[in-house]
Parts: sequence; C-alpha cells; structure tokens
Amino acid sequence: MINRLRVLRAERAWSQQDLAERLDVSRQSVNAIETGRYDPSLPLAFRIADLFGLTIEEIFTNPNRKD
Amino acid sequence: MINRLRVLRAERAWSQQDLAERLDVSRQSVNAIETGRYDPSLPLAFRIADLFGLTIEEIFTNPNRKD
DNA sequence: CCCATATGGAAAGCTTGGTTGACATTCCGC
DNA sequence: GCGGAATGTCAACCAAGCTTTCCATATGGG
Repeated sequence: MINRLRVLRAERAWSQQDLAERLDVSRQSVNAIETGRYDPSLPLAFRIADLFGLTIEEIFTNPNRKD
Repeated sequence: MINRLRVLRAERAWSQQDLAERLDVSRQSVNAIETGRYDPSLPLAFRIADLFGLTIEEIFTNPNRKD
C-alpha cells in the first residue's frame, strides 16, 4: 500500500502535526503512515480522503492490483 | 461505516463462504463485516472493491461524512 | 552557539481486525 | 422428520492500528 500523503501535505505546507490535528490522530500515526510503517484503518482512510477532497483510490494504491 | 457487501454478494448468489474464499479471509470475517461488527482493513477493502469492480466509496460509506 | 520547529523512530500498552473452532438456528430437499 | 447448507455468534487467540512517552537528528533564526 503506497500513498501520496506526503505530497498532499507538502502542497498545503502543513507539518505532520498540523495534519494529525486535522485528522484527529497522533503525529506519530501520520508519520508512520507516510513512511509506510503501516496502513491506516478504513475509517481513517475516509477521513484523509474527505480532508483532501479526493477519493481513497486517488490517495492510496494497492500494489497487488493488476491495473 | 456501513457497506453494501451483503447486496453485492446476493446479486452474485455467493455464500459468505464463497466470498470469504475469493477474498482470502475466513467466513467469520465476512460475516462480521456484513453485520457491521467491525470494518475491514484498508488492504482488504481494496480487495473487496477489486473483486466487485467498484470503488471503495461505492461499497463503503462513512456515516460521519457530510455528503 | 542556542533554541525552537520538523521529522524519524523505538517501546509499551490498549483497541480493533482477523483466525480457528465450536455451537445454535433456519430453511430446503428428500 | 432427517440431513445438509447457510448464517449468526461466542471464546480464545494472534496481528495490526493507534496512543503516549521518549530520544535522536536536522535545519534555520536570533
């Protein structure tokens, strides 16, 4: 599972802390997701998509998919 | 988080067991997701969407969203 | 040189997702 | 009425998401 979180955050010039507060999670969670240490839960993925006004598919991509 | 899994499964006349095998999870997991006892992980949500040829947003809806 | 801000990451602990195995119920065909 | 298939649920367990606390490094301004 790879994601464009870091790019989207950079486009808005938000710190990991800023993003964490908007998503109502800890800064470490944002960091862990950005650095690929783990995947967000589905509810959190929806919050992320909502925040950026994108679909989950536009932010996260499943490497196992045969696109 | 509510989902249309049961409907999609019924449209194809698959048992929970059939669906579980296609998703490579246990039947109890399919049942728990259908009955809303918990939400799938993001990777599993992607597998479900791929299997039905839909987007995650077309299958799962976040009740907290202001649509 | 200090200090504040931003980032990466580890440890321990709680919560949630997922498994296996078991049991009960409903429904349908024989 | 009986047997088998489908579903709901529970208990016990392991794995993954997430939190808090802590430490390290980098960088930019004064």
